[in-house]
Amino acid sequence: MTTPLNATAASLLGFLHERPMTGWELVETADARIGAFWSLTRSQVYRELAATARRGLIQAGETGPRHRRPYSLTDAGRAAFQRWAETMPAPEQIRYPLLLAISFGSYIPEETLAGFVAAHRREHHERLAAYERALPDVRAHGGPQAVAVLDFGIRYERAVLGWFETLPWELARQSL
Amino acid sequence: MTTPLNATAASLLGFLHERPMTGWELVETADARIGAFWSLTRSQVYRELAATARRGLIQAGETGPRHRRPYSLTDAGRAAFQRWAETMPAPEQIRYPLLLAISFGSYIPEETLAGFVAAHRREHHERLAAYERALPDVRAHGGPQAVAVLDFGIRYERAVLGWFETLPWELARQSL
DNA sequence: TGGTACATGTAACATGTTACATGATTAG
DNA sequence: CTAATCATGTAACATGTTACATGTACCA
Repeated sequence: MTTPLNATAASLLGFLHERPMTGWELVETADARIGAFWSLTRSQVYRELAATARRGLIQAGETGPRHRRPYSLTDAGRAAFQRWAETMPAPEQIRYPLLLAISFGSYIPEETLAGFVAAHRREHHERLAAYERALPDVRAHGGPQAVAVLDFGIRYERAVLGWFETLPWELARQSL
Repeated sequence: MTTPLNATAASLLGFLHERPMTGWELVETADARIGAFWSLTRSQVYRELAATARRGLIQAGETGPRHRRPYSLTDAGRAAFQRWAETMPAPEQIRYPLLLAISFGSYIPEETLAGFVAAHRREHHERLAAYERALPDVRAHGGPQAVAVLDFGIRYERAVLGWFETLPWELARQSL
């Protein structure tokens, strides 16, 4: 029995359904399309690509200019992806160090915490704005899946910003 | 220059501000109080405890019944925690495999995806209910920090549930 | 000709997961 | 007396991060 794909490898195979891509392109694509909820680093991609090729799920094409090495999906890769697609996705994992800081807030100076909150709030504000700017284009050129996923991001950011609003002023004095 | 604490070690030191605790108690406490946004496993806790003790940030007390080995914070540990508390928390990380499945939804059967969505929706529904049940008690006996953090969870779960509501039935099998 | 973006990869390390191994105490 | 819960730990492995090393092609 072949070991099942991990989600990271599956995401690479997912993108390769569209067309053969190089490691570089996969990093860019993944960052743009799933980076908000499934990040991967360059190192990881090249390592996973090598491992996945060794398993015969993808195969490298000819090296092009600038050492471009496009990988394409094999039939075995398509089948492995399908097996991944049949298994219930694990629950989401959230790691939010700011919430850790707030949890231990009684041991942290108020102004320090307020500064953290202010910085994070700004960041989320920007992310929401970026998502909203992207929406028309995704609606026009992306599939319903891309729209749904972007909508998740927008709702998430709005929820977080709404939460920031309600933080007791001792926790969040500075404004936007 | 001593290497700075990682957030996991910091969380253990955070709890040890309250009272000395054993690894077991730390796992339980962390799971209950920060588990929703900062999970840690038993293995990690025992390993981190050993490493943190080696650095002199905590120290083991006498082994009690059932091999209980309570750790308490040292002055160095308190100082290390304070240094951690001064550094800007990193942005949150979200890993949501369901969104991955939806992203690649055009290669996944509609009923399969619908099943995933239904299961996850149920799960989030339960989590929201649990958080809401916990709220009165936290308001009564927890600090404003605990309330803020629980409120984050509630708002997050509501946002996710709201998003589930808007997912189109046809969510799958459009392009390809 | 010099800087920037493209492009691939490795090494070392840090963090997180799963399985295994062992035993003590308590409640029924 | 026996099952559940409490309790600690290690080993092996998987995943994720950071720093390093190398070189190409384009364009201003």
